[in-house]
Amino acid sequence: MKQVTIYDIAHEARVSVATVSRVLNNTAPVKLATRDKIMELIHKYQFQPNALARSLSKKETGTIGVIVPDITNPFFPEVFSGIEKEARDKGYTFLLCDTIGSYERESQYLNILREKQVDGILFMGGRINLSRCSPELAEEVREAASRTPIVLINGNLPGNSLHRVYIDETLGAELATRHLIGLGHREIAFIGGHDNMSTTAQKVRAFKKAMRENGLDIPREWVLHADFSIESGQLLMKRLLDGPRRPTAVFCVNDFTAVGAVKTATRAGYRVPEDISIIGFDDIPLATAINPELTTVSQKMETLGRVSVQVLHKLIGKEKVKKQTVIEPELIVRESTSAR
Amino acid sequence: MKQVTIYDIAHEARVSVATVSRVLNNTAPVKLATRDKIMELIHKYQFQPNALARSLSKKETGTIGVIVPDITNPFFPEVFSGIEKEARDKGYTFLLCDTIGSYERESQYLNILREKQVDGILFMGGRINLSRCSPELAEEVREAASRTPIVLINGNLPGNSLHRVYIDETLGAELATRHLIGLGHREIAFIGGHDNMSTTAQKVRAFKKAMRENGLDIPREWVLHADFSIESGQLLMKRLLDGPRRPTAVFCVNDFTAVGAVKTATRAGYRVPEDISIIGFDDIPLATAINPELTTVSQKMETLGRVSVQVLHKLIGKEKVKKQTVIEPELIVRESTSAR
DNA sequence: TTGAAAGCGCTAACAC
DNA sequence: GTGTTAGCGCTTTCAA
Repeated sequence: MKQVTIYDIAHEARVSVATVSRVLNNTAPVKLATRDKIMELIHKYQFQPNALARSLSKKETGTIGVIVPDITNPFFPEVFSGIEKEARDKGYTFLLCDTIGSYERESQYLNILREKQVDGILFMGGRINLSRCSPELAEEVREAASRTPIVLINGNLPGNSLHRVYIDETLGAELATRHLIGLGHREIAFIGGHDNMSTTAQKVRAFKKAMRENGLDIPREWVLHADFSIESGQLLMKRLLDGPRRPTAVFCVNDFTAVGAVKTATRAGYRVPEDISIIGFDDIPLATAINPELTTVSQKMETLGRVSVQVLHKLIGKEKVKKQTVIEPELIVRESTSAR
Repeated sequence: MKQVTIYDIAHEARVSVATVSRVLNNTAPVKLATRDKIMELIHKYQFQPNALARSLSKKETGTIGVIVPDITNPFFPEVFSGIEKEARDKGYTFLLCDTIGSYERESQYLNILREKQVDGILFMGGRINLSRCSPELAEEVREAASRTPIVLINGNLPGNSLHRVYIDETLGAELATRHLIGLGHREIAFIGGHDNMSTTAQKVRAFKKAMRENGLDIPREWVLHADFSIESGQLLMKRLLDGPRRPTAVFCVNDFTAVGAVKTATRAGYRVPEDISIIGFDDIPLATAINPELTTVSQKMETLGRVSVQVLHKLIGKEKVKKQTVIEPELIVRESTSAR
């Protein structure tokens, strides 16, 4: 079935393609009679304009590239959902690029998105979460940003030159720590994450600071890293429980780790929170799925997604936007923490 | 910064655009010297061809539309991950369309994907999961499929005319039911799902059949529906526990429901599986996150995604493919079920 | 209000 | 091996 084009419509309506284009986009007044005629044919042939041709000529595609490190991690679908909700009415669609945490893939996708002429890019994960990103990797993104608008979500690059919207993780970590301290805990551990990633480093720094401000000490062996997985939470919690001294509360780098920690603690015969309090970070849906429900710090993923789109949209429209947009995290007290 | 085009390269290399195009796609031999010269310029200007122009002319975009009902439901990211893995080397990228369960959105996206000239569509959720899909909705998809290749994932439409790949849910439900019966359970309930959705109906049918074959009876009030959420699992489990008779095992329509059921049962003071066995369906990551780990039936989401891409890819290449591809589910025994 | 025609950037006959 | 040129399907001046 041959694709019907604007020419076919124009021909049959005995007008020029320009006129058809005008009714398609109502970009100029068209006499009612001819407009009706054209509309009729459009319906008759179920005509739909070829977006490629249109984009080629208009130099805008109405599509946004979304780069994520792992769509399987519930954090990202939540953000994506916010993105979707905010951007749909603005007429955008999304090229979803899962880099599975590979910097090389990130580079590839940056190129592909450029070739596909996306109007903008939302970048999450990977290199922008590194404490010290290599100059080459950073430059690559900056270069890309010089051609197409990019906003970094929950990340940054040396030089601070790019637009970004992020959660104040320092504040979040303070909230969490103070919550535990307020509950009477004095022996608090921190587990999970990679210490070469900024998200981990920031939390640890804020955690230590809050502890220090309250005159509390943290033994070296109570700050344990691995990664961000459930397994990592299990592993690290086990190490904590096997140690000579046992903390009364544990601050986990994210909810995954916290879930693992709860699992291990429970299985080892400890009651959460009676014997040990556990707090997570993110507030993914999983947090309320388990028993006990997780006390955590909400990253407001949906808001994060929405705001990112707002910023990107302005960037695309060449409006002025401030480089940084900070979103306030929120402490969500549920069942996995209690008074000492 | 003006976009550099194939013309700019050709001009500076003192060759024609055709030659540049040839080295870009190596679609014909080019003298080494001139090829080198061109390559040099390509690097010098960081030239990347405009995919819109290319697609417009070649009539293929290398992009696949993926329609999902809710990316926030872990089932779909898992499938998407499989899709990604399989399709990346084939050179595809993905337009992810979240319909948030609205048929209208499905229609809109079908149109958008057509306008954007995607090479193919992977359709999940919504209307294709209905027991009785309205003729209009079905026709719309069929119509779309007549223009661009579509494969339905885990769903169907009246007429069976479209290509689809799906899990054998009947077999899955049999596996689950037999597992419980084999454990000595005779009083088994089924909870969750919508009874106007084929995925629910199929499971219930297979469940009843397996029970009957073993001479087991199912009281009317032990087949309870609501939806597919955790909350629904909680609600329905509560109803079960509040009833005059209590089943010793519960077959849940999916893992979400099962997680809710476990939560409610545990909180009501019952031990899972000692007091009551609970089995889920899907095997999403959440299944191993909770305590006890969920016995379930794996939908092999990654395989589902991969195979769907294989089928779609062949369709796109105009190869013959059989209309139906069935994937065998697998019983995953973990901790939430035990002998009566 | 409408039409003619020049792009948009690339591919692919076809000719040399 | 390489160049010319006619598309691909739509938008957008510029004239009328």
